[in-house]
Amino acid sequence: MPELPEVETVRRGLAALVIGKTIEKITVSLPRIIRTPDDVRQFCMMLEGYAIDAVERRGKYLLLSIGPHLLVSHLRMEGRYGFYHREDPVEKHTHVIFHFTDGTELRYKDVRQFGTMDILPQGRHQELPGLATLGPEPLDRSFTPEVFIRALRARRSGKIKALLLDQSLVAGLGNIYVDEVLFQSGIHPEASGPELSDRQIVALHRAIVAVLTQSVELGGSSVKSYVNGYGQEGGMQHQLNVYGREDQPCPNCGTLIVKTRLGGRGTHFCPTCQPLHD
DNA sequence: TAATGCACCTGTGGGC
DNA sequence: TGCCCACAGGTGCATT
Repeated sequence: MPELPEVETVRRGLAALVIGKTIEKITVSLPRIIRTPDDVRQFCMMLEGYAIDAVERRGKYLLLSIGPHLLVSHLRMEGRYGFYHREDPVEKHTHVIFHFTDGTELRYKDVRQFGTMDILPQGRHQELPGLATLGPEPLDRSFTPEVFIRALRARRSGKIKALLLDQSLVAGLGNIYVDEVLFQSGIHPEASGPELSDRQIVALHRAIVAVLTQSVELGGSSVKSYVNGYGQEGGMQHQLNVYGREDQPCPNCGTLIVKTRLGGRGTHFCPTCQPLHD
């Protein structure tokens, strides 16, 4: 499940592999992936003949600068990019292929078909609703404890787990890393976000930056199907303290990790290290 | 206005 | 062995 570290790892891989390559042709075998423009033929025509100039990231979105256009790609649950040569067999669940003029190909695979691609004019990414409302980048210098305290206090209510999953509060966190940062900061997932103390929010801020930084350095977590542009797994899954560790001892105190459902999401925490009330 | 529930999807694993 | 069902979860939309 690609979250910020996984998308950043994909971005770095793609930047090294496809920048400067010219798109000769695009094959779309699952039109549902293409959201805008409506017409898949138009999508292809808008990008064919142009080179990929840059690969950037905002939250969990990949932003590819292609001529006058910005291709916005969201991997959702299991989307992945792979770099191939023309003669390589096309694997199952490959939905979009960017054929380059040098015989190489960038292929988009997505078993669950949840991923999306949108084309926007360069510099007008605010026209895509999900992108326009993103909160601050957690690994940017501008994301300070003070900024985070203000943003959290501005919410009138809400459990902290749900708030951290809200991309307009802070961009890039998903279910796995939310569970991890709450564990690291000793906060119960059902605690009220706006009612956290300054000390708790500062601890949470520190945990968000630390966990995401470590995960980016390790190439993300391969909890299910995630691999980077080279087909390699990340290393962060070996560092997870609570996610996927139901009924296993907490690394801090030995209490068994509990799994519940919160807001429809599997939620893992240590009931001793993360008490609901101090 | 905010919280909640559901749909979108397919592979996997457990139970029978 | 095969079938059925629950589950996994990011996002957008509908409902409460």
